[in-house]
Amino acid sequence: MVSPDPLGSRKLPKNFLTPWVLLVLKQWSLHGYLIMQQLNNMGFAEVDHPTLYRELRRLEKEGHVVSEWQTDGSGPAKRVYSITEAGEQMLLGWTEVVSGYQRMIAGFFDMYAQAFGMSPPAAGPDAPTERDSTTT
Amino acid sequence: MVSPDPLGSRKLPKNFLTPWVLLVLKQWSLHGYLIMQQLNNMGFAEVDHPTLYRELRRLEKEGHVVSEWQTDGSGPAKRVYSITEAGEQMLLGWTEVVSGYQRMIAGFFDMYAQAFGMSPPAAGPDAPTERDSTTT
DNA sequence: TGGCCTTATGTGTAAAATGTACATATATGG
DNA sequence: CCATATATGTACATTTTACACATAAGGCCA
Repeated sequence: MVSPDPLGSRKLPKNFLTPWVLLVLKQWSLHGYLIMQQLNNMGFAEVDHPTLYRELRRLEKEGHVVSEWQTDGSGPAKRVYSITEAGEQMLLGWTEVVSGYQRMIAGFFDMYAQAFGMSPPAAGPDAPTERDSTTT
Repeated sequence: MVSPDPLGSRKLPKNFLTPWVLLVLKQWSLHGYLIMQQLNNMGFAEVDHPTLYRELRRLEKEGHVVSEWQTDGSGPAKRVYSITEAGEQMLLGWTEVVSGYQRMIAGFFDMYAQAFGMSPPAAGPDAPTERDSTTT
């Protein structure tokens, strides 16, 4: 059994939110509170709202999204965000980056399978010291 | 055509290095310079060495790796790192986390396929505003 | 009406992580 | 002797995040 939290609160990578936010806004125009709920549905368990709201304002400052206040509904006023042309271009760029993450993760699991039971690969670095060497 | 760098130098997520470092050290005992080369082989194109060396010293401070100086070879002295039992436990925990990343990325591409050409999903947030509404 | 909860958006500030520039030392080759 | 590759490190500024706190509207209920 793995101990409950072996990572010491260093879990979520950073700069990981932006492509998901852009993708959500590619599909719907939403305000921050609903964006956060949607992100939770997509696996972001603990997005704290200041981080999300600041990210949204940064994206707007960069011109990748725009917002307008929606006051007609019930409850407090909502700032509804929509993606811009520039934001859709950015989403395309991020998609390539996320694809790179995907390849890196696939490589991780390939190496993981090798490390746990299979022979070391021939294409390792220059003559690395094998850890399971029996020549003590 | 996507512009050369639409992301504005905000590409690599943070906290992304640790599981790869642990996995490399699970397989070989290496010094930092070779670890960096191995990471480059695995798709980490731009790991700068201060970040890696700091990460290694942090892991050692945490007890997840140990190091010893190797002075017998040629060239400058090398600090060779090896993973510890605690480090292998941490690697197991990180593996679950990376698996979570993998799921999130798979969800990203699922949604990406939906956003680019297919109907919006029924399981979206509470009555979101559709972006392609024709009721202008 | 007064209090409490949910929704909804924000600020302030400290901590964490990274990137750039700089510094140091060994060996090899010209 | 100087340049280069190897190898490790420090110093500092920037970026990014996390935590605590603040504000406001509306619904519910006693």
